[in-house]
Amino acid sequence: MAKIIELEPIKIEARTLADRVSEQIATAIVKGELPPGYKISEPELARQYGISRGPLREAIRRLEGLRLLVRIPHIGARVVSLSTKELLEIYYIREAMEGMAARLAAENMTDAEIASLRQLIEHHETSPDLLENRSYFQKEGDLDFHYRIVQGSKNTKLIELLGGELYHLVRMYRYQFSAASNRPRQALFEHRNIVEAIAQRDGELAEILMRRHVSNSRKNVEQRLQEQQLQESQ
Amino acid sequence: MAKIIELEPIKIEARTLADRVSEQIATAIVKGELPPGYKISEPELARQYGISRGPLREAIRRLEGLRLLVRIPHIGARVVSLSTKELLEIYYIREAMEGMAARLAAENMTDAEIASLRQLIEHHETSPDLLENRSYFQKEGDLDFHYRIVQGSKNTKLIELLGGELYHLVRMYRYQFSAASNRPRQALFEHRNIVEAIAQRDGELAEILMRRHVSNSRKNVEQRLQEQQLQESQ
DNA sequence: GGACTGAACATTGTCGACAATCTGAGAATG
DNA sequence: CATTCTCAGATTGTCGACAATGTTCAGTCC
Repeated sequence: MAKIIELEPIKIEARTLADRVSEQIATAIVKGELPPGYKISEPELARQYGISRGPLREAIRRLEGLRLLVRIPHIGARVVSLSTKELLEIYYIREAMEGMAARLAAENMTDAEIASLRQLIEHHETSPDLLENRSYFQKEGDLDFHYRIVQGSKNTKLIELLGGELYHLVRMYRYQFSAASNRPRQALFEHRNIVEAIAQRDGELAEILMRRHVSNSRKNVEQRLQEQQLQESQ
Repeated sequence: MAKIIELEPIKIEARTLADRVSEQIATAIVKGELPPGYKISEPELARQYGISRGPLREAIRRLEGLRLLVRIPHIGARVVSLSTKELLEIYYIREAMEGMAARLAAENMTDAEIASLRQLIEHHETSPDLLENRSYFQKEGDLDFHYRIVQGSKNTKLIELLGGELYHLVRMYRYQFSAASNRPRQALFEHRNIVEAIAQRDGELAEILMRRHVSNSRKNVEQRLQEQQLQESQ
């Protein structure tokens, strides 16, 4: 009998300085440690991370490609600053892409994945502190749900796009405005329905429900932004 | 009365070596001059463009962010090689995003833009060599149409995503497989209908028609790929 | 003959120095 | 007093050299 060789997982450790630093900077941006509009000082950041400017500049170029930094030649790089307009624009994109993700997930998720997803929802529903203390659901639970459906689409390009730059921006916004759903019951209800549509392998319905869900989130944010503006102008 | 100052357009000329080279490499990749899977040799490319490895490496990092290159630490960068699976994945993403673009275009395009778009279609329809010699329509006319609708959405993030990395990949594929629509009449007809829906400001219909249009293209490509595979296996 | 070893070579990663450009404070000018 | 000019300081852009890692291929051993 042939002996089964357990392959070493590809050693991810062997990464270059630029790779590690670009990742660190990305998290720092998402968490707001590097606030939007912040001017990147190459010498300072290089000193801070203990590397030279070479790899740091490569990291900056990469983050520029991921649209987390905006660079102007001979002037410098700044952390992107999302206008509310752009924030809402992202919701429209998510509506389209996550809708498609839900449709594909209904076709391609395994039964085990669906079961696990159901479990996640049930966990959310029965978690005692949930409906009062909304922090977990707001911060990560919601993202977790969406992330799993995107993964379930099995469309690698879609996963890259949504899981990469777009979600960076969404998460950045959440930290930045410390704003998340103030309608957790409703959102949870919508999540449940989406999962059921997927479980029934009804891609068309799953897409419609997901689009409504994202659209509702957008309207919610839109409304809160308006209220905020009103308050500020007083 | 305050005098209106016409601002100089920001001088794009003042770009850095890395910026220019990354753009040149991007075009080279899209046009197939750097074929998929091609191993990037830093010394050779640097010599070729007459720059040192520093800026070149920055350019590589940027292209990595735009997903035109795949890099493995300590080994090197290669031009992305689209599998047919990934090609079809991109069609699903386009179906969702361009559908949304059409919906938004119906809401946001100016009358002038719509008129111009109509003119484009009419030009395609009446162009004498069109239906026989399909090259123009295949190569640029179709892209032009889609590009204008994406622009018409007025959603800058959507424009960035579709106009940037995604279209690079699509155009790359067209050069690569030298494959374009072999159903120009049908495609043109669908274009016409989409424009009319936009002209009537019927976003919902525009979205449906655009989604069908992209979906039909996908099915067409899918079928041709199958035929090609059959032929090769003989 | 085929598989392993290891040393030479080539390539990628990192660094520090220098050149080009921008910024801002203060002097000169009206 | 406001505006423009100038120049020094700081920052970004570029380069060439060196270190670290991968690759290749001749030589050796089984």
